[in-house]
Amino acid sequence: MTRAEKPTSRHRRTPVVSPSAPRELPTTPRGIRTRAKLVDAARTVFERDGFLDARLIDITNEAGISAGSFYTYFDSKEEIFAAVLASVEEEMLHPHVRALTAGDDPVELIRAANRAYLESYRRNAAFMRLLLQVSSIDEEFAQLRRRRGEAFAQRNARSIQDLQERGVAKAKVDPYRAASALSGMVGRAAYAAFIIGEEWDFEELVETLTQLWANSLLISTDDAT
Amino acid sequence: MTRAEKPTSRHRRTPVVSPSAPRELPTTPRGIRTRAKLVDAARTVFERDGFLDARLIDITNEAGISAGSFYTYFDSKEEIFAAVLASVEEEMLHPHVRALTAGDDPVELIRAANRAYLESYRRNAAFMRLLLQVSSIDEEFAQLRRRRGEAFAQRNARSIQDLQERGVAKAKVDPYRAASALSGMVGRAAYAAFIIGEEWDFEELVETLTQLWANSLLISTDDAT
Amino acid sequence: MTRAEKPTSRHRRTPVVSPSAPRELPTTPRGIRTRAKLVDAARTVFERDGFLDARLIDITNEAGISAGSFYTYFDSKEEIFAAVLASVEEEMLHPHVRALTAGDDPVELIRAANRAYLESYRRNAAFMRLLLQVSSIDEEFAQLRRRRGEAFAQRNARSIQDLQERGVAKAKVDPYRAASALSGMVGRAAYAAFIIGEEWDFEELVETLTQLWANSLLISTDDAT
Amino acid sequence: MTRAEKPTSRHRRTPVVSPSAPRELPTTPRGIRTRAKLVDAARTVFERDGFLDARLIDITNEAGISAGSFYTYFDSKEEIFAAVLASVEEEMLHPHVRALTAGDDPVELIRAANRAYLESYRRNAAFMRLLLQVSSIDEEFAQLRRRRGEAFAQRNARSIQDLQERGVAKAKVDPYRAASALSGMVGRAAYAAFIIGEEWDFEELVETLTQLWANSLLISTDDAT
DNA sequence: CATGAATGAGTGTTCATTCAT
DNA sequence: TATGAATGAACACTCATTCAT
Repeated sequence: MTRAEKPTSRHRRTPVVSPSAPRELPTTPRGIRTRAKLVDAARTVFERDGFLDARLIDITNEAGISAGSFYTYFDSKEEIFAAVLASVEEEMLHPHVRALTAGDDPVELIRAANRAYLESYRRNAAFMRLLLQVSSIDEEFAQLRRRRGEAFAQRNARSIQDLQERGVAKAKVDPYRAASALSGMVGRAAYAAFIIGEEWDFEELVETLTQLWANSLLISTDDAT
Repeated sequence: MTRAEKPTSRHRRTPVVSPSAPRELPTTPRGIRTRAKLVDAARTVFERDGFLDARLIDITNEAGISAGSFYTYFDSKEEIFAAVLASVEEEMLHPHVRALTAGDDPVELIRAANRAYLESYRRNAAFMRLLLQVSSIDEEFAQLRRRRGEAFAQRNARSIQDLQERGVAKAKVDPYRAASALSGMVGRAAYAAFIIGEEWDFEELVETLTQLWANSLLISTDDAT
Repeated sequence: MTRAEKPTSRHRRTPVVSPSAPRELPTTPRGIRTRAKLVDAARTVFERDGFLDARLIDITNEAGISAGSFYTYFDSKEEIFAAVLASVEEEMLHPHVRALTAGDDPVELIRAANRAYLESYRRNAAFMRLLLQVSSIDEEFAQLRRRRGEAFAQRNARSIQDLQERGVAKAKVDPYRAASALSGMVGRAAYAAFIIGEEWDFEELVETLTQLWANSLLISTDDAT
Repeated sequence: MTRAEKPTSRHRRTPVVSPSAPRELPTTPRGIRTRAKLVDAARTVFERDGFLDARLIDITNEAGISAGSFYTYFDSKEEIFAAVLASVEEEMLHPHVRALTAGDDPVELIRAANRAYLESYRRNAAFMRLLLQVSSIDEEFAQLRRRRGEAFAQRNARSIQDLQERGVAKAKVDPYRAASALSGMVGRAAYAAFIIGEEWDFEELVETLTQLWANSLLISTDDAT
């Protein structure tokens, strides 16, 4: 069911930043089912209307349950958004961590990582836009995003350090700093391509980012120029 | 003179993505003064409270005028935000376009550009955070941001193409694509450093980005590694 | 950036029923001119937008004068409406009181009176609608309308009485009561035809009303059936 | 319950001339009860204060419910007025269509019809004044009124035609036109007597209108003069 | 007399949240 | 657990009216 008119004014109540005590999950099968319906509905509505324009009643309608029942499972819009976030993360991580086929070719490794990231971003573009919006609105989620970005950069930093130590990457940059900047480059490019709508051919996007990434670390390969 | 529009329907309306016909500026000295007070106050309040939490009455209080007077100059929060944006742009562009002192050294040019960008971002971090928030909320401002980003990338693209043609940059990347990605890298890094609060030493930030940028284009310099 | 149309709401002030002390007219030529411009503009705007939707600023804009100047001449919307009413009455009465050409034929007299009334109504339909609206809103004008109707009925009553005394009208009705009812019939028919938009051929309207009027008084004429 | 203070100004929203899709009625007993309370309260307040001066909060106070609950049942003042109108119509039509006792006497039939109409009007004078006001303000209700008037005239037209065909009414007028005009006469007289406050004895009103009506159709009766 | 910026009282409307059933 | 009617705080917005220039 689509809403007839979107409200224009975005009033927002500063969330009473409770230290997010995650509420215990329901135990009865019926309760589990209802909660799941709510989370699914919330994702649908959030992605369609944005966090601000989504009303709780839209979510309960979409879920096919009554308005009051919402509070049996969640205390606020923020809380159900966190639940959506958790469920999306499972989905984003689980099935697509296919073994990167590359052997030892470092550029191929970078390419595979970039492609995996970009594919995942593209697949979940609606949610990524939403996450961005919520992060710009809610400090709690912004911090979450920051921590996640740091963890990601940490992983990439190890990879870069490894290439440097093996003499494959000759650039004398701090591996953590470089990882942070390059990861940001890829993230921003994904944002530009899949959310802002800049025109990019997907393969060209992968190649450009991979080449810039490899070059910036001065990885010597015959074909990398 | 006929009344412009006959209201035909009620309820709140989705904001029109109209060709934003900016309302004519006031002509009398008093009007000019009041409008300026409003724009200043709006920037203060927006930066302090965020776009969403800012109430018009906060703005008019800050400006020291009555609530109703707001509508003499603006029709909505979005409209006064646009005015703030315009005034910030003047401020951001005008006084800081210092002649880049670098001579011919391409790396030095890149460094100077990055430094100028980052300094401006840091100086206006509160506003940049605000702009980001508004862009994630209001499609119109998102488009504005996109167009601006493209213009910026366009400029950088010409610079890259020049370096490629002169044989200074050896990377065989599409100059527009590379410019877009690298500009995004710098922008995202600024966001991480000045808004998200990632810990960066300013000079290290400039150096890291400059080096990655130069390397990625395979600009040969003795010290660029 | 501009919001779509806002619902227009109007204020209506319960008129502080001052016994309409008519303010003295301006004396300077300039003042006389300005006042006249205002009255003209008010009629235009009132007829176009209705009394309620007409804003004082619409009237002053239409007149090409500033908002504040309104109060040099009038104290309220009601007061300027009264001025419009007065000016319309002059116009309605003056030029069209053509000598009724009929000789002694009573039916012809009735027909001429009805035709004159209906023509005047048709010519001023927009204003009549307005007057009706204002009467339904403002008790003071409703009373005005009542008094005027009674005066009109009084005149017709004398005419009916005359016909009865001369034996031309045989109906034994109270002349004042009959005049009131029959005048009402003509007024209501004019309303239906020229305001509500019932389809009537003008001549047929005149004839129908005249015949019903004459018959109802049992005026014997050869052709009146 | 009386309002403590007369507000000085009110808001009015230009109504949507929409195909008035009536919102579905509540299903639960509680909902039905609350809606009925609102409609009753609205009638009370509208008749007391007029449509324009009635504030939604006056209605909800009168109904003894909270301001927000209004919107569970209606979207606007116009919409609840339509509901009041519907409920009044039921009341006006249902219980008072007493079998007209007259036998064959055509004048007696006309008298009975007029009396029924006038009694109903007098009984609901407050509401009729209100309906008139709303019609002069809201085009949608004006159209409604027009359609209703035409239906009424249609019925009377058949009656007149019947009298003409039977040779009882000798006037050679178009039955529909005559019905329209004569119905208007009665309606206007009711307005004058019960709303404007013209002094009429009720029986005299019935008799005058009946006699004029009968005469105008040239219905021959011994006592009709 | 004219100007037009400034004022501020006043109400409709939304929607998260509660609670009786 | 589920329901959905009821609540009420909160804010934007209008425009008649004033008044300093």
